Amino acid sequence: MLETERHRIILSAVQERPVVTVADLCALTGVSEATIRRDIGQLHLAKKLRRVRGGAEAIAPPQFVGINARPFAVNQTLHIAEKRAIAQAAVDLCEDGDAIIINGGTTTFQMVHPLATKRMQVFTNSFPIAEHLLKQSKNTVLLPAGAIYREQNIILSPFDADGSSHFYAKRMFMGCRGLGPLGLMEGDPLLVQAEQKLIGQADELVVLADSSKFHQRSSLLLCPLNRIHTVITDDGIEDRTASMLEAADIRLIVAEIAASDRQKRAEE
Amino acid sequence: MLETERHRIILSAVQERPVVTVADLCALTGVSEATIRRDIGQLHLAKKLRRVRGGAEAIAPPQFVGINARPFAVNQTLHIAEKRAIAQAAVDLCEDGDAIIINGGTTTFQMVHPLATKRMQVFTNSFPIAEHLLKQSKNTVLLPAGAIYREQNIILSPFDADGSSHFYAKRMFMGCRGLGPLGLMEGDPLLVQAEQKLIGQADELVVLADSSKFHQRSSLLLCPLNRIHTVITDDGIEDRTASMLEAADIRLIVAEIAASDRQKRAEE
DNA sequence: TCATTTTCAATCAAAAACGCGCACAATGCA
DNA sequence: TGCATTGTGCGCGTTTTTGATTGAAAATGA
Repeated sequence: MLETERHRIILSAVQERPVVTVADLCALTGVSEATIRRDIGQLHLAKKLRRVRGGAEAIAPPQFVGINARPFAVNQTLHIAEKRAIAQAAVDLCEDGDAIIINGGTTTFQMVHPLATKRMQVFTNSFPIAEHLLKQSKNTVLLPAGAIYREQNIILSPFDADGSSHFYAKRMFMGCRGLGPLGLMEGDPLLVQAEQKLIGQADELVVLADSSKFHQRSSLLLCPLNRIHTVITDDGIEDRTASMLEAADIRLIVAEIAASDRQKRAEE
Repeated sequence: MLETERHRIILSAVQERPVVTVADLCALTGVSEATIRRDIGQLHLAKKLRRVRGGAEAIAPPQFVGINARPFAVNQTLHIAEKRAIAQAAVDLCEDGDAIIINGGTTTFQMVHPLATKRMQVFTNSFPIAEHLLKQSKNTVLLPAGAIYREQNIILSPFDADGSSHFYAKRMFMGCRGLGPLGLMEGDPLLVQAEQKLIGQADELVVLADSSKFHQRSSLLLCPLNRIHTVITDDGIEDRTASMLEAADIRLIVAEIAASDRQKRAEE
């Protein structure tokens, strides 16, 4: 058993399980405890894992920081004022009783707050959105089948056939990574899959994109512009971008940022 | 039991309820009160929870207000010691990597704590179970499609075709309203629907039923006894009931109630 | 208020985990 | 082949953790 081989096994085991004991690793590699301890020591110094008494654990256990804190804490604060205003404008399009689809994302997540007082039928592939609406509102919440992907925080079925096929809605709301002349772009292949399953289940496709999104580019083209019916953005949008959207026959809604949020935007 | 493993379980338990007692955590982890106190002290210093007299509480006061005053809460405390022991025994049947199905219910919910340190594939129609496992463990979590029913706290599709058809598991764990010579009985038609969708997706059907369930009757018969492979219960089970189960060729597992929890049972 | 019960903190002994040194085997290099 | 280097396992003393005990402190109830 080579040293690097062991290291690979140890790292693999640590990733898989929340914790591994020294004895576990002995059994797994067939070497003595002393060697395992030495290995753990090395890997600890190399910051590949955290050494704990009795064994080792993965560095930065996800449940204590990432997911649990706030959904997508990183992106959450970026352009928050714009996102909030855009989300508000999006919810303003709806009324009680409507059936809508909300695709997961940090922008669309902001819709949960204005939705708290509504009573609608909300289909979403976002676990945090579902959780929030369930706890904080009286909306009917519907989910697609699938596995919960922790990083993206969405529910996605590995099977094409599964999913949302029975749910049709008046509108589908989605965010994106970028929005350009070519169409809607997304950064994560998983998100592309999730979104493509949902597009077509609604009469109207509404894209929520703060004005910074018009300068973002990505390699994954989700759909062309003409699939989009409505874009909601903030007043940072440039005239030529607005022209481009109008040329594609897209309804453009420019959301007013709440006065109390203006300072926040300035701070960024 | 590794220290970090304990910490995980403690945090898991603290999330679920507003407060957990030292005795609760003893029962859950199988260590002494002194150790639990030390652990709580550490986690308190690390600001992972708040130490209170008699136990610990979550650091972030639960945000859910009136709405999610879960119907769970009522049943949650009933026969809690038995349920916990039974759930522990259920999880003991599993090992990392297994694919299992967990049907929603208060008994099965208790499985989340021992599951906190596992790494399995868990398919569940229970939103609270999914939520907890997502936040507190590294298990893969899979969901069926459907609407979230608030009262029962489960996800159920109004369409027969939808659902879990692609997920097969080694074992399915479920609770019930009652268990008698006729078979498995449930109290809520919605639960019957949900459970019938899942039965048959697993090699082995494991029923978690504390001994009080053997005296419950209900009008809704879910399935006959011969569909059940294993029953896990507590030592309150009567001999003639045990005989009945064995006559039906059911494996019977009697879970040991943790010593520190015995008093609780006496109180009820 | 006081007695009783419950919970907590301190202490200590046993057990487990750890680190160190050394011997030995394996490997690489001249 | 001879030699150096590295990796590995074992023994033993040290450190850490754990559970039981005991007395103090806090809560409870009359």
